[in-house]
Amino acid sequence: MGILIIVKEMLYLKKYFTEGLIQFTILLSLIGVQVDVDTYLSSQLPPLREIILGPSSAYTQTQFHNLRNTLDGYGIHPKSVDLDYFFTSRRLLSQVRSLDRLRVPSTQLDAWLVHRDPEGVVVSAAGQPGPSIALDNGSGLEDVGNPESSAMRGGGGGGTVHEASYSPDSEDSLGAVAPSDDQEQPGSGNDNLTKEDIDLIDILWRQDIDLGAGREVFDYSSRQKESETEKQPPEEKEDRAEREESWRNGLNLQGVQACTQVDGETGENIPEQLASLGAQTSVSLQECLRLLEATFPFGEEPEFPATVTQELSGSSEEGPSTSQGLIPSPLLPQSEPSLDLEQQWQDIMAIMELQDMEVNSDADNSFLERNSDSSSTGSNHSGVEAGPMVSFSLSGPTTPINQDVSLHQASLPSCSQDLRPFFSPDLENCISMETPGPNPPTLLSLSSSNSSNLNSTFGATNLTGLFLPPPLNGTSNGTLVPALPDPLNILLEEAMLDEISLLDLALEEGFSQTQACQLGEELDSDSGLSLDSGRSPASPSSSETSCSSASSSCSSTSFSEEGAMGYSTDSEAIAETEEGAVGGYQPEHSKFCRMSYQDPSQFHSLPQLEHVGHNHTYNLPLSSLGCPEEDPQPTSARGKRPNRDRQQDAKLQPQDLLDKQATRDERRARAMKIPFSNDKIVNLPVEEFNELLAKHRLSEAQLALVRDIRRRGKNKMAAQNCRKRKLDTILNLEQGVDSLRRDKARLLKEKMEFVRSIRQMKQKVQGLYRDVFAQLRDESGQPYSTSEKQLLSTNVLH
DNA sequence: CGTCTTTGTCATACA
DNA sequence: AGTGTATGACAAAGA
Repeated sequence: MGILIIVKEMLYLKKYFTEGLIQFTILLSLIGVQVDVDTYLSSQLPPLREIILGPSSAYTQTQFHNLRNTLDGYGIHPKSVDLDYFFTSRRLLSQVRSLDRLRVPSTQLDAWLVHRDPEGVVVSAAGQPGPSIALDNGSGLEDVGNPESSAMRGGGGGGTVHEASYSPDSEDSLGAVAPSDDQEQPGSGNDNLTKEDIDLIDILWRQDIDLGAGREVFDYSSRQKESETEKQPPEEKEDRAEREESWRNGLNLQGVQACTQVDGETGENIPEQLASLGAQTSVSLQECLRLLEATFPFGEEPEFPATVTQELSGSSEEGPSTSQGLIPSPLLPQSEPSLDLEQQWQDIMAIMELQDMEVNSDADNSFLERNSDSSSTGSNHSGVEAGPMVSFSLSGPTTPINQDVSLHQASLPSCSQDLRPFFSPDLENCISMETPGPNPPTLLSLSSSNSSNLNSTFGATNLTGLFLPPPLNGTSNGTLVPALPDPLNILLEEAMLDEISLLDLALEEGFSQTQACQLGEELDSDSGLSLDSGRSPASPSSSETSCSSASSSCSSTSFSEEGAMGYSTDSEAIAETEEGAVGGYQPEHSKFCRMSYQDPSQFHSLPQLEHVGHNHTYNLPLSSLGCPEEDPQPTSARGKRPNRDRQQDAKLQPQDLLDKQATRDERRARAMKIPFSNDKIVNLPVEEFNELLAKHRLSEAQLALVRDIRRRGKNKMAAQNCRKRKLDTILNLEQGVDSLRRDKARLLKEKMEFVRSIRQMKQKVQGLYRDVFAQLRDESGQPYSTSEKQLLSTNVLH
């Protein structure tokens, strides 16, 4: 089936990933959420692959201009300057995309069976270890892959796990309890999240990993997986358990640990919850899965956010999961020491947000507290507390949960510890009353215990980090400290919000700038290169034409030369006017003229560029005068002269003034008695230029000078263009940065929204679980006790 | 007087 | 090979 295929496809991605995904998918399917694995794989695979396997290509250069385009792409080299931002953006973007696939289905629970295991083994249907919730992808995956993580509880090995396994085999087998090697019990616990969620989480985390997260995680998971598949020997189990424990301790993520059991037949470590599912349940998970699959074929693309949001909007905002996030996720980033700090931070922020949200919702929280009290094992509570007790009315048709579920054969694990956390007070109450779960089908309220289960389930997904607060997870590991204390979380969240707000501000502020820049750039978009080149030739030509005629007549006048100077002073202007060679050229406007010369319109809009708009007036005067060469004045002086000096210059002899104002080349040309203007020299096309030279019989020295003047003149323009381009580039980069920042802010907001939606979904699922459990009956038709329900829920969720 | 900016120029590489 | 362009570096002029 699809699952099998998926599994195969994803092998190279890392087993843990596959397992986790599959497990989630299955759980989701059970819940009624449609998961589109194919879409996921196709769309997300590349990125995931790259993340996991490493970037396929690294660019040595950061292509700033392409950053935006490549945001969703993967072309930027990890070491590029903007990596930080890039990855963040990309990650967020991926998240958003992933969420798109989420879809809130009409929830349907066909069958859940839990059966009390005579041996006291806890059997969980889809289990999520109440406790074990993967915090980060890597870890989550690991957890999935590693049953040991759940091993903490040592439940009896007897329980057989039934997972609706993703394994191909499982498909065919209906209720069969037979444990398959493929079963990924541990992970299954986390399946409550929709595949989308999982995807999202995975993506995010993988990106984190990409950013620097150690590969160890992956390796670890893979190793575990291998060991699992191989039916690890008991010793290995222990080893793994130890490793895992150490790992969790280090990370504090363990929050959710699945109780692992050893499969009696295979000897595999199986999460207790999962293990419990099994054999004895009247309805096997596999069967349920099959039914679900039939009902919800994979491949359909779920529409997520909108739907979910809408559906959920109606539902109560879940009970605040107690201190913690809803779901402790095994996948939490923290699990990986090497994870990128930024990602962790962001994730933490997200988590914090969730927590806050949860905190706000008080309604169902009471639950958790009660549960914690009831729980025999404090360690387990974390999960309970975390779980948001929310009752939500499922959208639309009441959630179709089969109330017929026969619990006869559900085996309840003996792990009382775990149970408590999972059962919500409500459930407990119900149980104590021994009344069949009277929960209205439509309204499903999950007990805190359920929440914990859910949490664990969700935890499997990468989202867990977002949803679950660390504290919840500590099923067996009460000692483990929640990775993020609430205060810290709050701070983090605030920081995140601040960041967002700042970003927004930046956006708005930057926006004007950016827009201005863009506008300016757009205006002179072609200016980059063409601006000067295009313009200068054209405008000069006009001047030249006018001048050329004059030049011939004026050639004798020494004055004309002055006017030729690129930066004519007032005196020059006067002189020119006197001569009439320059016509309307006004020295006073020299500055203005310089700017206008290049078509000021191109720069006016862009203040930053204004200074760039140098005008190469050096030709202008010449052309205007048309008769440069006349006097061989000393060329010592620099071409330009300040306006201040102009008045003084005006007092000077005209020639002196002209010389002072003339550019070096102009002076040289005059000195050499070049018969035409520098403007012509510089701007005439090669052919015309050659003709001009041919027309005037020039000496070698004159020819050399003319060629140098032409070369320098062109180079000057080139330099100006070059500078302008540089400036444009800088401006573009700035604009790009602003744009990226805006995108980041937007994505962060979206992320927050998605997280909320996911949380709501989770709550919904919890409600479903609770409802189902409430209706469970043992062989004698009696409702299960709270503890039993907790166990069941734990197992199932796991 | 020192610093920064602007501009021109040179040298060099490339097309 | 000649021409034009691009660009880093340098220096002069000016603010």
